[in-house]
Amino acid sequence: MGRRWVAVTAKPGRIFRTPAPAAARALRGARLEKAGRRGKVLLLEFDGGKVLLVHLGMSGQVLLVPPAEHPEGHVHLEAALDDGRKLVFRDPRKFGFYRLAKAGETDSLRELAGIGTDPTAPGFTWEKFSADLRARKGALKPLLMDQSFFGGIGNIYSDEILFASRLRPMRGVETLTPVEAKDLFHSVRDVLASAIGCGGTSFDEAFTDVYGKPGLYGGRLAVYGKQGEPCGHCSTELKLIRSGGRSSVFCPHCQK
DNA sequence: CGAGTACCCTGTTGGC
DNA sequence: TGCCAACAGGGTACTC
Repeated sequence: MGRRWVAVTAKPGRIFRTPAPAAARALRGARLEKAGRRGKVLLLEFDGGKVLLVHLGMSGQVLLVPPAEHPEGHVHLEAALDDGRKLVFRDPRKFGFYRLAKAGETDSLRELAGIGTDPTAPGFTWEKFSADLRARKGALKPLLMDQSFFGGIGNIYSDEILFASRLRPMRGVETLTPVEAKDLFHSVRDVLASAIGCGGTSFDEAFTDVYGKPGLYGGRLAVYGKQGEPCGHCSTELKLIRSGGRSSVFCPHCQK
């Protein structure tokens, strides 16, 4: 934070939603003043009213490394900092994106339009959650992953949240009792807080913080990726279902 | 309009 | 052992 980007290179490609060369030119000499987030989108705010939007997709990574280090493969953006270090943005599968915007226009960008309440922010209250729930219908799983419902939850944590609240992925929102709804609310907060506290979930060396350190939540996953294994609570075999091209794992005994 | 599906992309994994 | 198909994932665009 507060570092100036003294040299910037951006590799043109589909992943850049604004022309890469222009973005690199605009960011050269800019000072990073604030790093924020809206849902899964990172917002890097620079002096001069420039904002860089970064979505890491599923394989995106940002690394802070010494200048002599050259992380391998699929580097899309690289910035030399005025303290001698280097920021490297990678994304092998290119499901993410980069966009350079002006500070004033971020609210009108389609990348940020309709991203719901952040479930880790103070604005995420029981009152808000229960009101939002009542306005929806359909299965819980796609709802949790719907970025307009709340921003930032993907496949891993939606499965874990549903297990923690003992609700099945395909359970209809409109069938929840008040007690179940409240359970769900607390599970959203608890699961996310504990996952963030662990530094997230790392499947391999690509899921790390900027220093290359992996997250430790993987060891605490209850259901995600564990189809066929016994449930940690009741030993029933965990089942996998597929819906809308996305997989969900749940315990047929614990989750109703 | 809602639900379902194909596509984008590439590294990893499982089956033959 | 080696090759190739299948799969994973978020978001969008499309069809039924």
